[in-house]
Amino acid sequence: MDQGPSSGDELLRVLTALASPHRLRIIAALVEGRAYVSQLARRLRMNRPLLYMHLQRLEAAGLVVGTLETAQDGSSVKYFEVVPFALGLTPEVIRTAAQTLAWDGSGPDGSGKD
Amino acid sequence: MDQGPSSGDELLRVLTALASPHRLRIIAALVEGRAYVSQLARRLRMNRPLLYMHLQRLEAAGLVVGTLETAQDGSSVKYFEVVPFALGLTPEVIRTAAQTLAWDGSGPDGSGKD
DNA sequence: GAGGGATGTCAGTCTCATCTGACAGGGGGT
DNA sequence: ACCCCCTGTCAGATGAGACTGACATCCCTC
Repeated sequence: MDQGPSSGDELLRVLTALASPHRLRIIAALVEGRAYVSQLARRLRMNRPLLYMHLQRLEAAGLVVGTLETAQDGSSVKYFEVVPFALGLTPEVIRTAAQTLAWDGSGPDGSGKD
Repeated sequence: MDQGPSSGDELLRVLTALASPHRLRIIAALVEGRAYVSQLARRLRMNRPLLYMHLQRLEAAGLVVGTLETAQDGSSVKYFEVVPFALGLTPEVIRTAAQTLAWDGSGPDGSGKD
């Protein structure tokens, strides 16, 4: 349970991952307990490939983890659960993180008075 | 300085407002001190109408405030500054917020075993 | 073998946020 | 009058993400 992402890019990844009503609902559902994809798709009434994509996005941000388990009957089931996180978000945190943001700005800069 | 948004919709608004590299850089720049639109556009090397849109988005989320001031020479200048905020983000917070999320789900539901 | 349930992936469509250039004002200084 | 700097808003092009249906694959049960 880390207090915050290291680089600005990672913070951005977490924020974009959370900035979606679907993904918020997914996390909320997973807090109640772990579930596998098809099960969760039925529970949340959403398309399975769509849910799959959202889960991948959340996992890429490190907010959830999925483990492919082989049940006793041999069938493969992928369980997802929430990774406990605590993100403190303040202007100062953002200011610090913004210094390590991938920036597509063209030329090297530093001049210009304003 | 409230600890968190009241409704899930407001949390979503804040998250979508922050989920943008440009807007993160804008906040980071405003933490250093207040600035007006054109000035900030030059400083961040971005299109002024574009910056204007981002600022509106941030203001709608309550993260920055803009005050249209009339300088001594009579010219109108709109200064923006950061609203101090402290957003604590945990799975539990999301779970609570998700209960008050605008939901476009069609029919009234509650049945279905899984 | 037929059927059901699960994962993983794909091409294609579509909506929406982003981004740009340009315009219409307002005000001040030379 | 002209030029400069500011705000506010617009239509249109662009692009990324969201979303869907369908397919291949595996395993188990009947």
